[in-house]
Amino acid sequence: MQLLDNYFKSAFSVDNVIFGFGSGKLQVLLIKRGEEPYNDFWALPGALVHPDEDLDDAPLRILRELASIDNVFLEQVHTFGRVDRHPQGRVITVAYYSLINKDEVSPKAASFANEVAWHNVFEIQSLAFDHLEILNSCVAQLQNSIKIKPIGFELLPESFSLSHLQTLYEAILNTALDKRNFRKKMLSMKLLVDDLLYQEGVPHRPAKLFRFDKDRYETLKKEGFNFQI
Amino acid sequence: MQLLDNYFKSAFSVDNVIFGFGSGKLQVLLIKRGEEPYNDFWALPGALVHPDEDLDDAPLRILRELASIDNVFLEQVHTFGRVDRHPQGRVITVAYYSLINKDEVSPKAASFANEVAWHNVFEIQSLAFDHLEILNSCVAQLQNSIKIKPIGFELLPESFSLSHLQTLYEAILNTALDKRNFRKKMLSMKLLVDDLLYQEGVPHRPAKLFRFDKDRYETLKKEGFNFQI
DNA sequence: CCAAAAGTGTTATTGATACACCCATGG
DNA sequence: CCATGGGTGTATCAATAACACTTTTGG
Repeated sequence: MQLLDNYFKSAFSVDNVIFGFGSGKLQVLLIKRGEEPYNDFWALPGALVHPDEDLDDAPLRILRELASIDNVFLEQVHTFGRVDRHPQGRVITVAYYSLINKDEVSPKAASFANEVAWHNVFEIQSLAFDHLEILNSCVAQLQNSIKIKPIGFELLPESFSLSHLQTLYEAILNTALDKRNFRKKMLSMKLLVDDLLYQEGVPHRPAKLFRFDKDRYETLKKEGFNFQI
Repeated sequence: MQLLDNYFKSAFSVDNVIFGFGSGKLQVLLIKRGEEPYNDFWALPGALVHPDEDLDDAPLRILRELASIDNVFLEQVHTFGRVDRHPQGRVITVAYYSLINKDEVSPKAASFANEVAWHNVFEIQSLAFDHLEILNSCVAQLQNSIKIKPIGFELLPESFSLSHLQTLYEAILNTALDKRNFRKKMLSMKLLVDDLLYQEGVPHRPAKLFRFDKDRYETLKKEGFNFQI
C-alpha cells in the first residue's frame, strides 16, 4: 500500500490475462490476493505502470515476475476507467492478454500475491474488482483474433498434431468443429510444415506432427493473404 | 499549462477522432494548436481525464465543448503509452473515435484551440505528437467495424438514399463497391425502412429515401443475426 | 482382437462476384 | 432531347457445411 499511496489520486495500471491451454481447456493464470480489498479473492495479475516504462512493457514485466518468461505474444484489449471501479482511488487500467505455452513455465507467486494457479476460463464465477468483466472482454477478443490471426500456436508446444490444434480451437471458441473441414482449411493455408515426426507411446495410431511456419506467414501476409479459420 | 502542471509526472488523457462525411469523403475534425509544443500544428482534440469523470465521458465532453452535441456514437480504440510519446512528460492517452452527422454541428474552437476544421482523412500528411499514428489506428478500426456493425448511419442524415450510403462506405473503405451487390446485401438485411419520401429538386431521377431501423437491429442481434457488408 | 484416436473425399448448399441496360427528372 | 444519377436480375464461381468409414497403434 505504500507504493500505491505515491501513485494515488490518479494511477494507471495494467492487468494481464495470461492464457494457457491444458486438459483440453482454455485456462487463465490467476493470483490470490493477500490484502484488502478483496483479500483472498482470485484476481488478474496486474501492476502499476512505472513512470519510466512503456505501457506495453508493463504486462511483459508481470509475465517475467510471475512466470519468468520473455518474448510472449501480447495484445492490448481495452482500457477500463470508470471512476468507481477501484474502491481505494482512481485507477485506470489497461487490459492485455497474452498467450503462453504452459509446458514452458512454472508460475511462482510474486511479491504481490499469495498464490498463483491456472483456472479454467469458462468455469470462473467471480473475481476481485471488475476483473471478471476484464476477463470476459479478453476472452471475446481472443475468440475474434484466433479466427483471423494464427496466434493459437503460441499456446501449444512447437510440435503438435492437427487434433491437438483442433481441440485448442474448440476450447477457445467453446464450440465443436468438424474434423475434416478443420484440417482441410488449416492445411490449405500452407502455414504448417510437416515435422517429419510422429507421436510416440500412444495407444492408438500416432499422429503426424507439424510446426507453424511464422516466416512463411509473414511473407504471405505481405502479399495480401488473410488467415481465416 | 497551469492545469497540466497539476497532472504531470503521470497524466492520462483521451484523444477523440471525430469522423464526419462530407463532399463524398471521410473527414475528421482537427484543432489547430495555439501553444508549444507543436504550435500551429493540426492535432486531434484531446483532454485530460478529470479525477471524478468516467473515462468514457471524457471524449463525450470534448464533443460537447467542440461541437455542442450529445448522444454520439463512440468507440474506444487503443491506448498509447510509450514513455517518449509526449515531449513534456508522461502522458498515456486513450484513443476513441466518434461518428457524427456534420449537418447537425458547427464546431467552434474551444478554450484549448485556435481553430477547428474538417480535414479529408486520406489527405492528412502530418499531425502533432503521435496523432497521425492514432488517427490511422482509428481509421483502421472504423474500417473493420463498419463491415460488421451498422454504424455508418451515424454519419448520415436520418433519411438517406442507398447511393448516399454507398458513397459513404466507399469513402470509409477507400475502395469502389458494386452498386447492385451493395444494394442487394443492404436491403436483404431488412434494417432499412422505406421513408416513403423521394429526393426533391435533383436534376435526375429522384432517389428513394430510407432510414435505419435501430430497434429492429437490436431485435435481430439478440436472435443471433450478424450485420455484414 | 479390442479400444482409441488418426486420417481421408465427395456432394449440396450458400454466398460472393461480375456485369449492362432502362428509367425518371430538371434544365 | 440531353445529361445525370437511380434502379434492377442473372449466371458463374468460390467457399462452406454436412457427413462415415478405414487405418494404425498399444494393450
